[in-house]
Amino acid sequence: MLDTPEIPLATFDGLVFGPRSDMPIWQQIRDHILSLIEAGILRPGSQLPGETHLAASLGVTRITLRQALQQLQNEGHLTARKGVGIFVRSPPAIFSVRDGHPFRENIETHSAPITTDTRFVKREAATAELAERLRVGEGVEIVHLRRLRLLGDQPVYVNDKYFPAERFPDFEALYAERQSVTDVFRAHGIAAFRRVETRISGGFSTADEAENLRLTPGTPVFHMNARNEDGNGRTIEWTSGCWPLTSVEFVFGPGSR
Amino acid sequence: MLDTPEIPLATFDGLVFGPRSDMPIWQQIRDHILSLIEAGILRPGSQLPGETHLAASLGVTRITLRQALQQLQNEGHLTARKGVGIFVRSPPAIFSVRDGHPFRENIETHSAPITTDTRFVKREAATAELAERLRVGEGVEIVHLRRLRLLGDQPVYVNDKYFPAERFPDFEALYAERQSVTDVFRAHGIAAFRRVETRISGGFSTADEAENLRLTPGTPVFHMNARNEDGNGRTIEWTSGCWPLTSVEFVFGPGSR
DNA sequence: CAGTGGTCTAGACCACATG
DNA sequence: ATGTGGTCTAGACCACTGG
Repeated sequence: MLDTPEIPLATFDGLVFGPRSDMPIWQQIRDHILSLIEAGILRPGSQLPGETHLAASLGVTRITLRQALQQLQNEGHLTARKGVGIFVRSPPAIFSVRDGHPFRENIETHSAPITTDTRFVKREAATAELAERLRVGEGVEIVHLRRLRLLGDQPVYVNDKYFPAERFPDFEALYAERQSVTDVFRAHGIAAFRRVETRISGGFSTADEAENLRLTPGTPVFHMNARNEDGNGRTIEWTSGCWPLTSVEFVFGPGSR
Repeated sequence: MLDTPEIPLATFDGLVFGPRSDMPIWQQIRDHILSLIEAGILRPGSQLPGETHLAASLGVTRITLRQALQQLQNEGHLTARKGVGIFVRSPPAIFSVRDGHPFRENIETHSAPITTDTRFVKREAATAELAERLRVGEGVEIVHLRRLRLLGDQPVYVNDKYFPAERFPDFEALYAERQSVTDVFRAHGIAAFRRVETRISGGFSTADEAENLRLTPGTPVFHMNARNEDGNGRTIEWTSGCWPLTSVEFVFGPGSR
């Protein structure tokens, strides 16, 4: 962790948990912590006090506190890392992803810059499922690219792209140069291509996805995948991505195509 | 509840929870219950034994059991009703909702018939937000229609539609006759219309949504909304719907429009 | 090694829905 | 009045991470 200021316990004082103020205690705690995040007192990346200390300070059991923390993790505001601590995540804005638009045009409101982190480019043999997606034979060589999109230093989108290696012999070198898939297409003689089908579904983050997005495993997420064809109707890309449920809104429509 | 056979405790026997068989006990319990659901032993609509009995039968604490039940509720397999019991929900199939297609064509796989339940049609004054959605003045009269889609007897989609009342003076009578919004449009001289923009986002179910969909409040859900225009570019409908996260997949693309 | 979050126990009281 | 799920307590041990 590069920047993990620990937040003093006193930050959480000033709460009166009337045992029956008509709302469960854990929910009052959730609301209080959330308000601290939204007020900017708990900044993204900072570390909360340990659960034991925090529970004692709030005058509740650890289990009660954990119920509040759990919900905040599901909502994408906190991330727990075993053996390390609990950190504020809180992407402060909501993405609007418009289908058919470049990623950079998709951010409607944001308070931090968007950056891209290329995790790896490698070659693999196509699994049965992937072979079907790309319309190639099983075991055929494919290029596998993984990228991460960050809002400030908070990852909000992890994306795996697959390409038939045969079509893109120079993928690595070209991508390294410009960091742009569109440019790699162009350099290989593909001027026009289109997104054929986009599927959006919901699920719960795997350990892998959670690690990439810095979420607690099991947090609800969006899954999106799509296929791109060249001008001749041949599949040149299969893409598959994952967002925290509360960080994105998808927009489709005639105006966006 | 019309049909809530209680499931005998013995159904849940046959488990050996080695305290350290490398997976948390609550997760083993979750997997076991899920497998009973998927095997058809726990049928949709049936009621589980009380938490106290079930916990004792499984040889764990109620809290441990509840952790398993909670996850199954988030996943949409179970519904808890306070003071009543826990019921199997489990829509056995996943919807594919293709934008621009009638709802009935959207079901790819299903083991039960799709039905529609019209909850109400009423007239209201437009709130500020709704007025903006429908491009009318605040306080203008609108028609509000709520429908529920069921797979078998399991609700999988709740949908609120709003129409400018001025355009549809005979809405109630016409809708009562055919139960079709398209027919109401047609009867009012609107032959062609189109969906202008579709937005999909994620969230956690409110008490209202949870009641309609028979979910536990707080369960993650999809929210979808869209606007329909007539041939002259005037807004004739604003629609807003809610699905359990795990019961639907959205499909967009040139082929579906 | 010390500190963290993850898991689990054995109780208890409450609000709620139903008969 | 009974049984349900919802909440909460006061402990405990574990696996993991990092210095």
